[in-house]
Amino acid sequence: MSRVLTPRAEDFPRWYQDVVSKAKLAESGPVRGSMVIRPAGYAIWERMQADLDSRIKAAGARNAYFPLFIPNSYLQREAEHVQGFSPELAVVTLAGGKELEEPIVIRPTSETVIGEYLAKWVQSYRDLPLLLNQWANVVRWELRPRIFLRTSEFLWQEGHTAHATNADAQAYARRVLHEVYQDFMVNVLAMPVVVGIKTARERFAGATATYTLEAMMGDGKALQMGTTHELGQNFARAFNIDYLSADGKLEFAWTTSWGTSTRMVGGVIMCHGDDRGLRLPPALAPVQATVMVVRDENGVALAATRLTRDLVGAGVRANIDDRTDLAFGRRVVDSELAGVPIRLELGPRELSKGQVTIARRFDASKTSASIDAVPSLVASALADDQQRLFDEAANRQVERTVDVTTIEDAIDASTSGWARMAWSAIGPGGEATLNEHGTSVRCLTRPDGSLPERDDDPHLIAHIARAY
RNA sequence: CGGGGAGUGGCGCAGUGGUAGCGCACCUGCUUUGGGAGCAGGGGGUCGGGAGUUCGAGCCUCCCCUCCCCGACCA
Repeated sequence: MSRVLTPRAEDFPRWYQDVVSKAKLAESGPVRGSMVIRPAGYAIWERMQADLDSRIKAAGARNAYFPLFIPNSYLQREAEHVQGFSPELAVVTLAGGKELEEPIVIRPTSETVIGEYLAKWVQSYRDLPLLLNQWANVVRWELRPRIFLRTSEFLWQEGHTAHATNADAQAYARRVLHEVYQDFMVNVLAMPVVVGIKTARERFAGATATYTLEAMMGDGKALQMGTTHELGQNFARAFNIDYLSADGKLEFAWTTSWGTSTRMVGGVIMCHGDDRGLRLPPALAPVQATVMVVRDENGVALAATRLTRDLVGAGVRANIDDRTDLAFGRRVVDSELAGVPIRLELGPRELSKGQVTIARRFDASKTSASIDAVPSLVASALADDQQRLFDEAANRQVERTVDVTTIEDAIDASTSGWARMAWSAIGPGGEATLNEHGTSVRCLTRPDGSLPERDDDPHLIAHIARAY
């Protein structure tokens, strides 16, 4: 048997590439940094979209769509914003066979266009809060692309809201952070995240505060899974998003923005994958259980079809693999690569005893069960493995995080995991030193792990790691 | 942009001047089918591009292009 994947311990980035390729999730596009998402990968993204979308709507935001093309002048209006994004902009200067009078920027994010329209739509305090979200593609020219993690074009959701007060805006940015993002990552992706505030250096260009959710990958590096921003009145002033308050005064609104992207697909792979391939958390998996016809003899295929129907009836996302012209081992390996949580093997051997073999992707365990009991057993196994994936990731994060007191120790620790250190002992100077050594302050939290109000609160803990 | 590599079937690679090959993948047939099946047959390549040296260039020389890896930005 030839080797399917490069083992993680041998070369983690290579393993990641192998999984993406062998599981047919995606491949690179013709233009450097671009990505073709294949059906298996897109199905995962669609599941993410569906779950997040309902959470976003539950938080009161409504979907809309704004243009891909942004007038260059819009970008220029917010000084920090344009400075932060200009190195990675793609700009259209030629269209319709003519040189354009004003270049058009391909959106790297939509604060500016949306700001322009928020200004039109917000007149009165009665119009606030105005809560919008859009599902879109954005372009940020990347020097070092990595499939799903950093591509020049990626898919995401970006929320944009306007509020009457700073307190309301801050509360909303934090609400999305916890109720939408953290809840989704923990309960659907089975990924523990450190939720904190970014340092000034890492803050979004144009924001007054940036919050982040950081997850540890299988190699101990960190991945930013999502962010929310308080934009203060920066964009409101730049785009004239103002309104008449209840007492008749003209006030600038307070805005927020927040996003998660196809990067999360890469995060799931690198968080949960093992040397056999992907391990999808059941709550996310497009296919939760595959009924595998081992050999079609004595009515096995018919029994498998019935079982699949029963599973679907029991609310399990199940399908059947009756490709008996392919070797058994081939099909097993494919299913494992794809990360299907449960494989139900049904062949003449099982059928004669009225049984099914339940194989779990989580730990490769196999058990037998009677066919009638399978739907309920599968339901509980899925819930069980969802929890076990989370626990495994959480344990890794705890085991590979160390408390340190010097910059040197932090740099050392971040070669294999994360470090925690008093922010007051690092400061902007120490942060620069960390960056010079390929590592960074991912975020700041309170000592008990809770989210601080501001990045200059006293006694903050810095979470230090190498990042993707 | 600085440093280091590589361009040869779909993918991964070998090929030091003399008829372009190997593994995987693909197609056909037969035999198989409980952890990437076996045998037989078969299709597919302007060897990154251009110029040069030579009787003869995948290989040598020059120019150009592209890609990958390591550093400075980022969801």
